Amino acid sequence: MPRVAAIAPAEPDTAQRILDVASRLVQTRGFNGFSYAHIAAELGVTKASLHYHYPSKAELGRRLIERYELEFAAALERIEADTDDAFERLQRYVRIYAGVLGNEQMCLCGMLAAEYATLPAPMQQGLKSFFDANERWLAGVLKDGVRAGVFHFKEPVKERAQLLLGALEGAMLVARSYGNTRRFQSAAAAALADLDSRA
Amino acid sequence: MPRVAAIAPAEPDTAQRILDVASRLVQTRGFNGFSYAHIAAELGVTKASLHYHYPSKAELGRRLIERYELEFAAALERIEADTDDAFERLQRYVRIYAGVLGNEQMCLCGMLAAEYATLPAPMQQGLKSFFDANERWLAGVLKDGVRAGVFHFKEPVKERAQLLLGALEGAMLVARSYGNTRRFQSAAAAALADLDSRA
DNA sequence: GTCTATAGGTGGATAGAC
DNA sequence: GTCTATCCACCTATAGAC
Repeated sequence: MPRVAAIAPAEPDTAQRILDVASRLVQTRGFNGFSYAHIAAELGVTKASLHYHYPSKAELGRRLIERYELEFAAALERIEADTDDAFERLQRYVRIYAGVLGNEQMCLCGMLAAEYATLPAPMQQGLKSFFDANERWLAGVLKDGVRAGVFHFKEPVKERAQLLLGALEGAMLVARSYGNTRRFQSAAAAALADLDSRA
Repeated sequence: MPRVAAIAPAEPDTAQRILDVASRLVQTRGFNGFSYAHIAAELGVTKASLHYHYPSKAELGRRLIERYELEFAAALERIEADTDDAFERLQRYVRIYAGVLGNEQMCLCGMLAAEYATLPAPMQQGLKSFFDANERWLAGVLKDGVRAGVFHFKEPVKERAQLLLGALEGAMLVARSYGNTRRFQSAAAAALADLDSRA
């Protein structure tokens, strides 16, 4: 018999399900807006059980960021595998954000950025690592687009990448307060249109 | 004798100083990241005393937003009084944000937008009122700029105003995590440059 | 791995003296 | 208006049985 679940993928283990619920709670209520009790109630286990998997809330938070960054990196690799077109890559990138917002959630790291001053140091580091990775990826796509002649802007690629990242995070932040995904969509579309050299 | 402080402006009264400290705490730590105990310690009074002025935290929060929106409106009126130039008005608008960020703070309402799901209804309403007012003001300036021929963009003025508002909030949010005001400045400058019809 | 039980602290909020 | 004293709910975290 195989040592891993054979046919149907097994239920995700407890440690994973804890992260799933915790992530959703952070992305809706913030790190200071949820507790072990919330997670426990939702999973039908006790708080003590959660501490077995994640001894402290700081550790749980660190693991949340870690996983989120890995998932994001995987999504970015899929985009690169799917299309070579720089503009299309950005559209796909925007769609990741739109998907999160569609679930009435905020980007995990955008949310945590608001609470930055209250976070333990490892989480603060993780945040910057996430933003750095996104900025690098965006800068790469922008650079390709400029070389291909589909993008045109004056400032350095790095600065445009920072503007784009911030604009998407901010558009999410505000749009979520209105429960209005289209508000995000139109802002994102306009931000991408600003890159177009045919303007 | 005058009924109000005559020469030197009197110390702001307790109710005001509470709002001052609370505002700074919210803008650094978030609404769920501070407590009456924090304010009390800083002002050298007891928690009970704070409850005399603001019976509940929900009421305190509501008043914070109310005051913030009024202060913002006053600042916008000053801008309009100082210059007729649309581009200069936007630069001044950006400077308001930069000033907040320079104190290592986030826009009060941008911060609260992250915690939106956990806020009492009156605060949620206040948030939208703030964003609406900013969007209207920006839309007005953009419209003037388009008419004067200094701005040029494809999408409706309202959408561009939303993009601009979100981009500034998001740029603040991210830049604060890096403790880097210049990061905000360059993003804001690029966002304004995108409006320039001489591009 | 999950439970019961509990520790030790902090949260927002109130009563009543001064 | 500000204080002391207190309430009770909730928080993170741990010990120890199963």
